[in-house]
Amino acid sequence: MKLTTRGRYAVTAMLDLAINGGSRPVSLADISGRQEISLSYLEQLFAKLRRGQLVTSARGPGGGYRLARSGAEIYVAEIIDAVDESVDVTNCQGKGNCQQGETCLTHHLWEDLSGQIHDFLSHISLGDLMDGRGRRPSQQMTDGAFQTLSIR
Amino acid sequence: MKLTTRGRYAVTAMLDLAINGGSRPVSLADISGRQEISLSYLEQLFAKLRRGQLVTSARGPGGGYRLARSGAEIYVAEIIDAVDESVDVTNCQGKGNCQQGETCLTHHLWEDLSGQIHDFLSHISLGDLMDGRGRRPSQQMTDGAFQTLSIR
DNA sequence: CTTATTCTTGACTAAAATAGTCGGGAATAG
DNA sequence: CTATTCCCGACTATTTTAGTCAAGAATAAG
Repeated sequence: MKLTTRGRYAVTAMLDLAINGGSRPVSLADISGRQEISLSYLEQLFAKLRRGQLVTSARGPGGGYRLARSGAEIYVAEIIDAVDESVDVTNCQGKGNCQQGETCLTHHLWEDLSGQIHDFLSHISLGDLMDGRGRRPSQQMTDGAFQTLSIR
Repeated sequence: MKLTTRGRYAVTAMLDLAINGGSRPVSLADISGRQEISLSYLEQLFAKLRRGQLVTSARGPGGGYRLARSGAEIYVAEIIDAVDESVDVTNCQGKGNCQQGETCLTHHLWEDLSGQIHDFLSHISLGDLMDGRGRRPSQQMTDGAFQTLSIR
């Protein structure tokens, strides 16, 4: 998982959609105007969001995008995953050159770490953000979640 | 806060230092060999880590770098901050064009969100990683930490 | 003192990712 | 029909990341 400005753009746009989208779809031109993101760039992002089943689209006048589910059921992690896709798994894959198992060691470590952050963001929904809380109390990060975060 | 491969490089290198550095300093050439990171690139990273007071250096034969503190007192967030520095605060700063307070709204939202992740990584030390646990049980993320995560 | 080692610094380059542009389409409401 | 809006691919510019290179300063060891 990466945390970059693109993910921020996507979360921003989706939140705009959650706030401004009632029964009617919201056009990208509207989001572009409100959030000051280039229209063409939004088109690229929403192509990915649609592929990721996070939004549905309607063409023609009065058309635009809607959330595919309620905001309470769309999590920040999903949005970021949809637009940031591939976490590159650079080093020491097929190559057997991991001396003392160390190159792979730190690689796994980092994967676990980013997995924890992913879990964390998986508990924050658009609805939570609109309601003014980061996360539902019922979905709490437990110490158990950290068992896997270790050197292998 | 950004989470990129550069941060991963830095955490990897620091963990290598924590593991392989006893009483003697560890040379960048050694880390470069073990972790397969270009020496010159490591030099750039360690210049930042040194400015960030995370390592100390010793020149000459037998020289190298040491952790500035014990691994138990160096946190992942510090390492990433030291090498990834500036979080760009792009939109709607001095410009008063935040319609309905919304552009700033999502901006703050994202800042808060990355703040939470920062806090999270502030509780994981190199020592914790070496011991095979992500975080000390005593330093637990509480629900209270999420009070600030809201739309403003 | 000399030498090899290692950090220190700055400028430069290459490659990749990010952000944005452009032009042509296809669907559809009015 | 026509204007609106999504859709799609190719293209470009900018920034970031990763890596290179060269010169220099400190210092341990012979």
